[in-house]
Amino acid sequence: MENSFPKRVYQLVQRIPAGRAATYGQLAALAGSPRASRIVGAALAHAPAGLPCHRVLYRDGTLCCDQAFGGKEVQRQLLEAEGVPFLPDGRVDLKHCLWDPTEGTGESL
DNA sequence: GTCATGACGGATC
DNA sequence: GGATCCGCCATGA
Repeated sequence: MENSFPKRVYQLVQRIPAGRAATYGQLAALAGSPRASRIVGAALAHAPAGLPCHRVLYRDGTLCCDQAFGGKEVQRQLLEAEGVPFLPDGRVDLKHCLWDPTEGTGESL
């Protein structure tokens, strides 16, 4: 299949549930290249509408630049609206909202 | 086929 | 602890 790298990234981003957040490196690893974190960002830059790319953050939980899908403020509002905890530092609390790829792959609760 | 770039990540100063 | 630099990997010209 021509499931190119960015193509996999789109699939992964769509699998991120509300109230959770993932990092570029994480998506890159799930896509097959743990070092291609920048490729993930480049892919999201080309990502079509409907993709919850606002759930993708930096390793530290910081939001990307303003050029991202509209603005950091918008991203923060969207995440807060989904239940993502924010730190007083202005970052996302990845410690408590980091997306677990096993949640939806087949974990039997 | 090769060169340069890019929404990152980690190491170093 | 914060800022800066380099490295990595896939895509585009």
